[in-house]
Amino acid sequence: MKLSFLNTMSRKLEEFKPIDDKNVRMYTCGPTVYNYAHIGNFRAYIFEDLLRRVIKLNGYNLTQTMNLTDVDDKTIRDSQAAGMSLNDFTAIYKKAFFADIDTLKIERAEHYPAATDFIPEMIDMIQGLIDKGFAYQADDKCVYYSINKFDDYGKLAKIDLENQRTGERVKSDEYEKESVSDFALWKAYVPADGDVKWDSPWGEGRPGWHIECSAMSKATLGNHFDLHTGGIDNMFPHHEDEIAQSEACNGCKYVNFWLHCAHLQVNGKKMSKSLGNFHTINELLGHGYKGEEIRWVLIATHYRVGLNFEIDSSTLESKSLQEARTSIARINNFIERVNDKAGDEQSDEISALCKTTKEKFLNGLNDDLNIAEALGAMFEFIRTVNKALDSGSAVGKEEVIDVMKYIDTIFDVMTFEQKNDVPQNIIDLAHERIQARADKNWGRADEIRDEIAAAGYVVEDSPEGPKVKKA
RNA sequence: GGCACGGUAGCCAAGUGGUAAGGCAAUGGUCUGCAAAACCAUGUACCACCGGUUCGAAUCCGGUCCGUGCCUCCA
Repeated sequence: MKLSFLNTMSRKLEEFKPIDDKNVRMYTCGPTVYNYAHIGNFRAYIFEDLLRRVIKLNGYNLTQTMNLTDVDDKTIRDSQAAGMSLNDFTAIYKKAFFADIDTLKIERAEHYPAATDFIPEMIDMIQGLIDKGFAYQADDKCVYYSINKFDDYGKLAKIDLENQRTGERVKSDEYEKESVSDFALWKAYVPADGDVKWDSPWGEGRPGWHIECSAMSKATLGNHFDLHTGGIDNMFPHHEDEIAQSEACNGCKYVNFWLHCAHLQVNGKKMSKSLGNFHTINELLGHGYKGEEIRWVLIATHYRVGLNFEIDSSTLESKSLQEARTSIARINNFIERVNDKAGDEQSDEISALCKTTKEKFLNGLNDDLNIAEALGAMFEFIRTVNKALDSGSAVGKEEVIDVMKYIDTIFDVMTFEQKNDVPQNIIDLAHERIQARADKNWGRADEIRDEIAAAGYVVEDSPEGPKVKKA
């Protein structure tokens, strides 16, 4: 099927057609760099990585922008607490973010604009909104967006402001805004901001959060682009506010497709500091889990469904990651088996299967990133080829491996080249064991197997002889 | 109160009108000196509940119950 997405704006499945023929432009909301990102944050970035790879697999050129929010209440607050300048402080977490991205094999976007590098663009945009009558400066010197001026406000989140419950967090009497729902475009400087401030036509201060994405998407992708994504929590108010700002300022439609991914939960509960169930990538790596395994857990559940990450938060034993390890091992074992047993001859049946597997795989992904369909196609392929290998019928290595490589352009967890990094002393032991077995000295053979195991390797006997691998 | 998203075998999870993909676990088998690993085989799931539409519904409509998220700066 043709590439299609469930568009949040229409709540319907829509065929994807880029604005500019083969060139796709996508904006993905990135991290606020005030702390190490947690596994829940990365669910969104993995979803965006999947989206990115599927778009490319369909033959499009892609330009992706992911912003780095490096100035806001939290970055200011925590940099002060750390006794560091804002830049030095956020630099730590920017660096950590990119390290984590690499660990999870998330492809790099084309642009990573940092908010502090685009202040003039934001100021221009705010001025534009004031000039057009969509924004005003209040008595508190802050500049606000007047949502009553934008007729379509609420169209994305389907929010009807009349029916909203005013939360505890909004105390209307503290505000000097025309309407409680108006949001800040420019926040006037207050002493608590320390030395974090920029000059503007409205006095010193700093930008609001929403204007950052409107200005940076405009600067890197233009006024009207194809896709905009983020976590479901960003839908309202963040994305709603971006639409209001950009469409009012630029006078044209902002984004064609909006995609939102659901939250990750830990053991069925929302992540929260008080439950202590925040987990970072480094923490999981430290417990021996691999980036590929984390990637698998995050990618293998459909993006619009809640993902339940199972882990014992005190011991870090994770059922989810164990299952990922099993799945990846099954796939890599298959590749190894094909490399060992398949030949040059290919049967018509397997050749046809290779073709239909690729089609089913792509069809699944094109149907709003239906990863379960795609996985089903892959596992059926593995099972059928395994059966052919067992029965001794012709299986062409090259074509089968080619299918797996095609699939791995999406998953990026497979191993095609076996690296033999077994140290010499272990290899020597393995040879000694071969001799012991030839002599039917089973006691010594088992002893050597234990020694090898103690060194962190496993020896597996197969019809082709013993294999030694890292445990 | 408003707006969303879910409830399919022990667990995870596809499937949106023609009586249910796939994975994990479990059980049996092949291989093996023994093991491990690997591979193969085996699953009729009252598709949350009630009513309706239809020749026919997990799938459409109405209602009920349960779970989750958002409702102003949390991916």
